[in-house]
Amino acid sequence: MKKAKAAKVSDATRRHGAAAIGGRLRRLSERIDEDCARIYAEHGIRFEQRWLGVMSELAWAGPQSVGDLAAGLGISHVSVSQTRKSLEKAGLVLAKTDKNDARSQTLQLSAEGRRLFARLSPILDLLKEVSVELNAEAGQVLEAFDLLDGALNRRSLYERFQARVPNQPRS
Amino acid sequence: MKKAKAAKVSDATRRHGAAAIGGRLRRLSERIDEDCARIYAEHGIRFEQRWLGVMSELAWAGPQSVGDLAAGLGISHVSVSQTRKSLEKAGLVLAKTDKNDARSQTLQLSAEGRRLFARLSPILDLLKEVSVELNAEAGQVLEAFDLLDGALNRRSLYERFQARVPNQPRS
DNA sequence: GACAATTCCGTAGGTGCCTACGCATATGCC
DNA sequence: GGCATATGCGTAGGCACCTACGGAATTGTC
Repeated sequence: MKKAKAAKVSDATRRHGAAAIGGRLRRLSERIDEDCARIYAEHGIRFEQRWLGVMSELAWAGPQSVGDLAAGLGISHVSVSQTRKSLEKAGLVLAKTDKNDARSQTLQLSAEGRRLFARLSPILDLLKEVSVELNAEAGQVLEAFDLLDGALNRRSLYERFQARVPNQPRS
Repeated sequence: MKKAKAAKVSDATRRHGAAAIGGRLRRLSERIDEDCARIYAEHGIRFEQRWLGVMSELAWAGPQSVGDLAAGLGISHVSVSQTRKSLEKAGLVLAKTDKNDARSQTLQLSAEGRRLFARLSPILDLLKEVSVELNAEAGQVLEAFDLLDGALNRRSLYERFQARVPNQPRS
């Protein structure tokens, strides 16, 4: 049943540098998320990959609002909001309106959420070991991500491109 | 207990190695694709990022079937099929049934498709330069991707995980 | 206290990929 | 030739993000 999705690195990918990196990263991410999902399932743990960030933040840093979670995780509040809905439905997270600000929802793990996360922890630890292994095998690839992230934060792809355009097409 | 504030790359991401890499790569890819889309649009070129692989392959390697494209690009035939529909609708690609196999569709660029790709080429060239710049700035990140890709091809995340599981997964 | 501007969060809808499945054609084997 | 199996491709629906927009509550200004 394993089918070795065989992500061969296509010539097209190589041919078009920056424009093709996006798709490539996406495919890598899908491969990783898919394997993680399979691991959770095979250990009898009903856990969705997208829950990881929010649950981990709540477990580690305690109850927080949607906006705080989004800021802490570096994703949009919309994504947190959707994850929240799914987590509430699964009974893993409780939400209550903030005392001082009726717009704001404070989220926290339910007892069941804490139990699930505790069961998950040894798996996450092993996955962490795997990432160390991969990092060693793939030339410090995690640091390379950090560097790329940082480089794009300093100056976006768009800005770097603009700097190379001979004469502005329109501005 | 601890207070963590204003982490560029979230602590959650760092905490859970492999399980969190997926989301991280996805966000990077979205950032890149988005900037590319913006660049095309600002140059008055109506071009969708997902077209790149298929058009590039057709331009470079000539008419091919859906399956050949999928294999060449390392993506699913479904994705190629969807892209094809979009490209046909935009008038950039023509499809005809294979002479020897009525199941198979041969795709090729239309005249308009070739024109569009020609207009796009200088932009792609600049993006390639940008990728070289980023690669230098981010510690040979492209090679790191290749290495990670290769490492996962040799042995998937799932297999690496299994090798570390102490006992049988579930009862 | 009134009212505009701001902030928090939710819904709607999009993106580019994916798996599961099914249909039609092709191929292998007797 | 007939029939099971394999293959090419399409549709349906999922995933984990996103932007755009809007409603409701808070804050700032007078």
